[in-house]
Amino acid sequence: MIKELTVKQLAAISGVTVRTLRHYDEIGLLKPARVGANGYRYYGRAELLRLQRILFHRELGVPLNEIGGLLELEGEDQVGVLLRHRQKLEAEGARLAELIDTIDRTIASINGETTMSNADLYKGFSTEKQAAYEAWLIQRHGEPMRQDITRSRRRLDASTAQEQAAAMAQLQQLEESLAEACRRDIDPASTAVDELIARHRAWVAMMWDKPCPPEAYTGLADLYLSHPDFVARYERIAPGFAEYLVRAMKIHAAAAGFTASSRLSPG
Amino acid sequence: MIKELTVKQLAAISGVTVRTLRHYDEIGLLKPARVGANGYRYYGRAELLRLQRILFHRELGVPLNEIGGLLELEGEDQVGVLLRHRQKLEAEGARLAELIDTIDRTIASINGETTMSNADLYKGFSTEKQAAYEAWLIQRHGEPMRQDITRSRRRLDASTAQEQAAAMAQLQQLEESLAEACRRDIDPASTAVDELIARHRAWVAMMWDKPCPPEAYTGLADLYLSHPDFVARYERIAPGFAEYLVRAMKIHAAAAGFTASSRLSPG
DNA sequence: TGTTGACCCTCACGCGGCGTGAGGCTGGAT
DNA sequence: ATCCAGCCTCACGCCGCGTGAGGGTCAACA
Repeated sequence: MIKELTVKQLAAISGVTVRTLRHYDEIGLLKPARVGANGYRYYGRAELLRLQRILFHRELGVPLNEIGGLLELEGEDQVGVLLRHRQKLEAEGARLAELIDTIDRTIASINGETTMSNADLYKGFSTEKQAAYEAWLIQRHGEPMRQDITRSRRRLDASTAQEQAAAMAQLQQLEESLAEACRRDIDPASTAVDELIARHRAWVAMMWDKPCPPEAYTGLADLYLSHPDFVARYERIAPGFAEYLVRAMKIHAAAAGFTASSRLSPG
Repeated sequence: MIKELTVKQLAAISGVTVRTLRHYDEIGLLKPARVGANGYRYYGRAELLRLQRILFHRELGVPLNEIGGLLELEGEDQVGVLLRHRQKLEAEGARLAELIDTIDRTIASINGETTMSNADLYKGFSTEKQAAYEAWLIQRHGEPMRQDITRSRRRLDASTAQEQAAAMAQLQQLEESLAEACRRDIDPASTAVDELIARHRAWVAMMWDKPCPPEAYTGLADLYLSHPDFVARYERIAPGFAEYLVRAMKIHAAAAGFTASSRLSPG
């Protein structure tokens, strides 16, 4: 009924470019109904329909090489594919929401600048509580720790809001990754988790502006466990996450302590 | 304080690959603090901080070549950039939500198959209303239209649920694009709008399984305007969209009629 | 002292989904 | 006969790296 369509015509009514049609021909996704002796491509109704289904899936973000197979599938399978794809889209949506959240917090941090920087860095904990944590750390680790804290503070106030925001975003990402590992019940002694923990330790070291030796890291883990605020914060991210995190931190510290001492005094 | 870092070390604590660091060096986004006589890259604290800010923006989806400039900006500008980026993310999120919606409707359509196909194709209008529209069309266009409708129906029932879903998705996209043009108050006689309308006409032609001559297209526009259901449907998409769409359709039909007749009888 | 083995380097191609020419036919209207 | 629009086939470019190949370097252990 509908006459033959040239590339340009098909492109016009389907909203893609001519190049796209040629590309789809190249990769075998959409072949013309007929190719003239002059090499011209001619498309019919069937091709238009197929193209529309292709564009449907492309819109959903399915890679072209998968679309080919998809179009052959029927009924149940199709639904399965769509459902799986739906999940991907939802995950992507959740990620976007998180990013937007991050931006909002960053902007707030930039606006609040000096007044918020410290409070923000301890992530919503009140200043009195901060003092309490610092007192605890000093009591446990002695006078040198007091100096470290003072130094860290000074550096913190000197750093720009953007640097702080970036650092915080990093921490959050790390925590989220670790929480995911926790939810999936991945062994905290596994290499994957250990790598994340190593990054966490490096983050802490950067905050302190000095290396974070295994003992100090273990101490930090203890701090997390012994203060309900921290526990609550981590439990809010995922149930059981506080214990999981602490366990992973201690496992890592133990391994790091071993390799460090074995390096210093072999045997 | 924190000693120099090799590529691998920086990669480990920042969570990127070594290749990525080299790439950032190549494109001048993150240069090492120092390059040894042996060609080794060494990074310091400043580079770690810069890298974290880079990764922060990368996470947000900012292309690398823009990040370079971004890092130089300060205060207000930064906020502006972040806000603009926030908008992009929100738009992307809205798009994802739409896609998910499309999938849901597609699945519903596949599951409902024969029972839903017809009703679905007229997009939620009841069967009685459909009959009314068809009666209206027949009354206006005479007996041939009845045959067209019957034929169209038969073909419709024969087509697969996926084809129908794809066609519907296409229609929705077109309508959304046109609605956006309406919101932005773009001249319905402009080429951009005309291209969209041309695709709309092609879509209609595909549905009818026969060409849609300008007069028929004008008739369809009249149908849209004279039935409150259509008007309501379009007004729900965007205020003033019903009139806008009809106007664009008639402008297109007039132009198409002219070129068609001028082709048939020149002068 | 030499030998591992883990690291480091520089090319350089590949991917996905086309955009964007260059350079050259073809087809229909004048 | 001439024009121009439309068709064709290469073939390189983009982005953000992954993934080798092929070869130097460094620290630790025998």
